[in-house]
Amino acid sequence: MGGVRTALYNYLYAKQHGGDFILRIEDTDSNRFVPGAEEYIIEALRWCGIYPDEGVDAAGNVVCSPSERHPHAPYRQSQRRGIYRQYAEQLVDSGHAYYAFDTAAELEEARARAEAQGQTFIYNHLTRGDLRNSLTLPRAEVKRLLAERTDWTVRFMMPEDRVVQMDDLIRGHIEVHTATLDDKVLWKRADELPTYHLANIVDDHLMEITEVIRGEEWLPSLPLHYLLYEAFGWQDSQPRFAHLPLLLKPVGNGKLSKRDGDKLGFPVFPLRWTSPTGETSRGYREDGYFPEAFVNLLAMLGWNPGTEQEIFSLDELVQAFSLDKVGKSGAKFNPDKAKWFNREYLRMRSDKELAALFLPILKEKGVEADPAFVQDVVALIKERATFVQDFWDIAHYLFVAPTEFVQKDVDKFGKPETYAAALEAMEHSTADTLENYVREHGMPMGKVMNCIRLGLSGAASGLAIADILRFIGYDEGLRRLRCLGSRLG
RNA sequence: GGUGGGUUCGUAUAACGGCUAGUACUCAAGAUUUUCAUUCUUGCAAUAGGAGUUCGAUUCUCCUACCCACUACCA
Repeated sequence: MGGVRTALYNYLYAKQHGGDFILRIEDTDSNRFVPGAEEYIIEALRWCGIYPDEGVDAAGNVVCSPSERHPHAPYRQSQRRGIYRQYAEQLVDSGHAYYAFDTAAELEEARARAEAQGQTFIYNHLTRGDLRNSLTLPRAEVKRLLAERTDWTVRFMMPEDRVVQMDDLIRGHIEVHTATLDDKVLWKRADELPTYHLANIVDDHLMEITEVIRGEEWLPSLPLHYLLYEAFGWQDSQPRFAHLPLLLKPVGNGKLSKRDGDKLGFPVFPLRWTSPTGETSRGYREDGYFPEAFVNLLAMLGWNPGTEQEIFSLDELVQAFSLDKVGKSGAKFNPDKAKWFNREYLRMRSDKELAALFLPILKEKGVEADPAFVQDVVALIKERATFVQDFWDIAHYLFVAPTEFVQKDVDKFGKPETYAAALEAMEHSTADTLENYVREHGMPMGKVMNCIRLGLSGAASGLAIADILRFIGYDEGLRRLRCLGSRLG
């Protein structure tokens, strides 16, 4: 959900300003590659109606060769490997970065040592002079290690004493002192890939990105990114940044996680997701949400139009969206409100559309129904439903006779004298005269009618009896009531 | 621990430094409905705490508290 919202805000911003929305796959961590994840992202965006202008075409294919429509291809960072090394080396040459030869084990040891003394190990201006890197080793040794070993990295040389002045489109001016920052790894020889920081800056520059709208978790690395633009001499074309508030779990504190969804009964994925280990997580699509409702509720999580309008189409969102109406604090997700959005969208759908969606469900239940009949049913029940899937629960007895009767209702309305009155009323009336008959013969209206409803639908609560009879026919109604009678003995 | 960010009803949010702090969801009550749901009406409910600036602070400044993120050869 969080990822989709970020993509949505980027899309809205881009479209509003006549820009392009580019989908770039940031897969620079070979250890964390998840098969199917990329296809999933593309499909999820497509379901939401978000089509990238670049990166992938409308069919979801990732374009790998530069073309007029995809001038910045390829769009997978794993396929841009060759691009990054020169930029990393450029930073070393200009004195903004250095080669580091410390092994993972050595660094771990350093961390453990520091922790034993109640301190935190940080690779920075205080420690880099004591570690194995191109700043401390003789030039010849560096040359040898570079050639012989395959596990070195390029680290950014964080300035010791500077205050980085930054501006965020949502949060305003921010200042950070560089002494509190560390020498981040920019490039890894082991897999010939950059880390996010380098890849992001280089690609945003190459792809002519003008605005970066991302999650708040990136705010702490914004100083590094500013410094990288500066080191490359790209300050003039540096994009503007906006850091979005996080999506929080509905109860308690902390980020929204899929665990919360499972526990509280709502999806946290746009589409059903099956992880490589076989775990599946439910999705909004499969739960029956309309994509328009999903997009709408996501848009309202952290942003507001400044008016009291709550229902927005994607096009309306493009018009109305504004970064300065995006809030600064984390937004707790409210599952009830999510359902409300879907209810609103369900009501906006025409009876014909809803009938078309209900028909396959009926078929699954073994019911072959006339589309016109189904459409009439939908017209009657749509106000009672949140999802199309609810239709069957609400109106199954308009299609098939009940086989079960709610025991609690049978106890309450299935007494012999009540049933006798109900049967008499049905036998001596028509759909139009039933109510009058009950009244004129002094029968207890509530009891008798509920007994009839119990016979017709299997429960004492539900649709109006007149409506049920209109759909199933009076004779069928009488038959069902007698069927209930035989059950009662 | 350090750095950064944040804090208005339970939740999402509104309010040029100025009406009785508004709206939606949830919840409760009532009306309608022979039942349930819908619908309508009404109601409950908030500026984290403390200083300061000001005629006046939800709004600006500082302090405290709490929450979150980051602190990886992850993004």
